[in-house]
Amino acid sequence: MAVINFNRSPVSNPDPIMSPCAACSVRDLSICGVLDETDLQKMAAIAHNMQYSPQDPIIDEGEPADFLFNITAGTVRLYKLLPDGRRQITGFLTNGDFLGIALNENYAYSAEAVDDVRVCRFVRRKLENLLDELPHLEKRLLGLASNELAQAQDQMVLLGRKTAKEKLVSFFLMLSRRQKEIGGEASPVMLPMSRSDIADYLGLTTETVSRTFSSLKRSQTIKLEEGGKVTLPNMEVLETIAEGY
Amino acid sequence: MAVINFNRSPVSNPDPIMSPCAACSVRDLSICGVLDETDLQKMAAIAHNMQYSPQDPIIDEGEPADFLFNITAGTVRLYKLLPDGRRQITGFLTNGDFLGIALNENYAYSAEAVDDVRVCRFVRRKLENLLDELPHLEKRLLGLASNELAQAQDQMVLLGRKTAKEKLVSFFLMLSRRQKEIGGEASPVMLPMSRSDIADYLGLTTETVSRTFSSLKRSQTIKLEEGGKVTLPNMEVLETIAEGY
DNA sequence: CGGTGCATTGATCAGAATCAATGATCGTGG
DNA sequence: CCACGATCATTGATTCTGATCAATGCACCG
Repeated sequence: MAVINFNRSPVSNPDPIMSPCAACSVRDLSICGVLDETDLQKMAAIAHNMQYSPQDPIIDEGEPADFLFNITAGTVRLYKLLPDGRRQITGFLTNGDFLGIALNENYAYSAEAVDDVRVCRFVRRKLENLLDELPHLEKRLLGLASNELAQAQDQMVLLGRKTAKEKLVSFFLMLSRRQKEIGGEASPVMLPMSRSDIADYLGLTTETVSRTFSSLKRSQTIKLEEGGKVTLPNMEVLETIAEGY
Repeated sequence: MAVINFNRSPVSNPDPIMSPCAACSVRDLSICGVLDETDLQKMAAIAHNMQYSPQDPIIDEGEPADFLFNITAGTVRLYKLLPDGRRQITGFLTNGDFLGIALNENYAYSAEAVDDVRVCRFVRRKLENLLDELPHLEKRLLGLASNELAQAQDQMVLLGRKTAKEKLVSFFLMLSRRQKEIGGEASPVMLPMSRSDIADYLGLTTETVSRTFSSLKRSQTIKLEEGGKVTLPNMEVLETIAEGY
């Protein structure tokens, strides 16, 4: 990476030469995984690296959807607000995730950095043009959208039909799976987001999240480590709880 | 891209079973709307018309995803079950809707006919082959997936953060919008599905749905007509309620 | 240190679930 | 054609999970 300023943000890197996609650490995780060297060049040509500090807005619901993003580091929360301030977090994105599949004229949701975030930003119009050239890429996007839809349905089951305990355990398992996918361990699980983020993701309040947390600790179902990490001692038990048996 | 234009078109077709795609009443609503005569032929070659009676299963979660469907008449419910029988309905599909965008090896959810349903069924493998030939079609699918994702996010807000009253009013508005899209009136809204279906879609119980229904009737917010139709006398008021102002 | 923001814990409340009964609708067969 | 049973919808009484209101604890930071 080129010189990076960690204090001021967002910071744009207008020079893609300095961050060649070929060496990108999340390339295989991301939509770029299907591209060969030539196509990568084309992607690189329309990409900008950017950074965000915790709580920085990345996109705003309702604004023209001019940019799309590949998350290369950190965690992003997607959310929608009701007029009175009630918030629903619809997902957390991490390494390799693509932000902006729902390509309408305007963004359908907002996104903020949870911790220090790096992204690869594309001008939407340019990426769309590239799609016509690279059918692989379009197929990949369709695959991603398909996965996201499946996830969204699981989340609907969680929100509509699971208890607080089931919700929280499902959440840990989701994080654990995701962590494995990006090449980490299944446990312990990192929790970069606040209790209030977790609550708004699970359709609960912070108090209920906190209480359920404590109750799971008491019953040894989970273990809270230094730095807010959570150890999952027995995946089978957790799976059973999450599915509500 | 991808703001899908649902053209108005008549929805009654005397005999879809015998009809070639060219005369298909939901063609413009469906993925087939982007195809010219030649391409339609190719679609027709891999399509089968089928019908289902109320409560008939159409696909089963976990089964190999061998078929994809275009709904040409009637209403379909998509749902997922927890092991103890709790059910979450993740969506209702009607004329022109495409069933099976989430293209994994196995179906991620089940689908049943709510009323009398007709579909155009495709062998998945064949449709996938056709996709490589018809880039228009692939784009259209991506657009559909994009729309579905946006809808799914709205549904998460509903399930996670709205009250029973807000949920029910949002549901009526969704049906009303959908009815307009397929060429009908905004009101009255048809309710082919049972209270229990509505409950499982909104993350409520039948009793709560019924009570909320009654309360909305009492306050003149809605009016219940013959045949279970619901008249929406004032859209602005309903929108306000649905968004929780 | 003291302040600020986040997390935890406690007490109470409320909205929706559950348990239970009654009412309406519809299809079937006598 | 009506009576019966079955299914679904409505309404009522009560319970309970999670929300709300409130206080305290804890960690980080100037």
